[in-house]
Amino acid sequence: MTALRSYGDPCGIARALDVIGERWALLIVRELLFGPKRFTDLREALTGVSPNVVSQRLRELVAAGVVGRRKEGGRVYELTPWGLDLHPVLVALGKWGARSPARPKGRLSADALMVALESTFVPAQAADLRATYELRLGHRRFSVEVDRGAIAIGSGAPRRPDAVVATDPGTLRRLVFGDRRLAGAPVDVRGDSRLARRLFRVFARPRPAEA
Amino acid sequence: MTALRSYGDPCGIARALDVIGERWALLIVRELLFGPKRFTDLREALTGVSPNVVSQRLRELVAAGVVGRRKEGGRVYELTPWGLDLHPVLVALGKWGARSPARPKGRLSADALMVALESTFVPAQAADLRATYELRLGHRRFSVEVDRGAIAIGSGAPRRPDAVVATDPGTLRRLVFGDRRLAGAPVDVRGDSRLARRLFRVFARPRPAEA
DNA sequence: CGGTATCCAAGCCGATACTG
DNA sequence: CAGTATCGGCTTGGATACCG
Repeated sequence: MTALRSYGDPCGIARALDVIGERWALLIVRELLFGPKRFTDLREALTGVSPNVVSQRLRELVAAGVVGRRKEGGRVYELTPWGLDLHPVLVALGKWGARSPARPKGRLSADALMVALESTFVPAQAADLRATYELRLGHRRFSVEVDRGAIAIGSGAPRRPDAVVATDPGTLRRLVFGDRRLAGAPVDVRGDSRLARRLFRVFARPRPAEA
Repeated sequence: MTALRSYGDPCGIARALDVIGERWALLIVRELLFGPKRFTDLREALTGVSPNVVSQRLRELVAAGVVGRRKEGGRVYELTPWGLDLHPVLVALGKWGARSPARPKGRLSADALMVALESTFVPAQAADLRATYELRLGHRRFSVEVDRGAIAIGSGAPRRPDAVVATDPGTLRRLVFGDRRLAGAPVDVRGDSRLARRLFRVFARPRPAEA
């Protein structure tokens, strides 16, 4: 029952930080960007966080109007419209952070990877591409629509994907940001595999800012 | 000599937070957006922060490559190119935070106000406006250039401003976001006062997200 | 001016245990 | 499944005092 501490600063940035500046808060928001999740899903996506802390952050975010709770076969948490407006902010922040010289090793959550794709999408590299993809990462399904310079990622499988890529976040990450060879990778590609390979090239590998 | 704690998450957002997620860090960046500052300037702009914390944050930000230190008649801190790339992120975050239902009362720093202007600028409301302003807030000088749908704010006075507005941050804030009457306000307007008044109308008053 | 030293309180981590 | 309760240990933040 902690009263959340405020900067007491009327600036918009400070007020934003009053709401989403506490530790783990923004990562919880990240995990909710593409759809509702349960408490347990959040816990396992955010490795190393105590249930205690998740619980408190959720309470604060709900109180602030960023997150809502619903009952849908158990409780689920989801972003409010205002919370959803953090999406572009997180994409921009992720784009900036991807250039950090520090590179922690660890697992990437499926949702974090999706934000990373949005952050690194290069419109010019997709100027002549128009395709719909289904990404399967574990039990999660995402739709990725590339439409000549624009990208839209949503949760849930698209109706008629041109290609389906099934793998795990780590492998997809490598295929997009690292070594792009498909051979031998634990990936299952169906549909138009040329288009699938094309997808891996519309994202830029972030270049670290020089120290 | 604290090793900064990391989320240990390779996601760009988490890596960004590793660098600028600690308390006060982003507000220090905000204060440096429009130019270098001294330790003491930072202390007084950020009301309620201990010198202790400013010192530690600066050390961390310097170590991370966000801030640089120079000697220029005393030490000054300034954003590195990478740090400067946080500018659009902060503008977006400020835009979001300005809609928070919570409204702390307190003083607005001059730099915070400048970011607020950028955050709330409405291109459509300036479609037919082209003017250069000088804003004087205490001893600080800023240039504001509005060029038909675009705004650019810089520190330091412009060469040939169309209008000069001298006041304090609180008053300017009211003139822009609140009651726009000039009468009786502690403001000194010189040059084209019609253009000056016009400036107050190219920004939107943020509407709070419904709780 | 530009910080460091010290101390205290609060918060987070991590584990574990427990409940509706 | 979805959390709350509690506890120890440690880390941070906040306040004040102080020093080159």
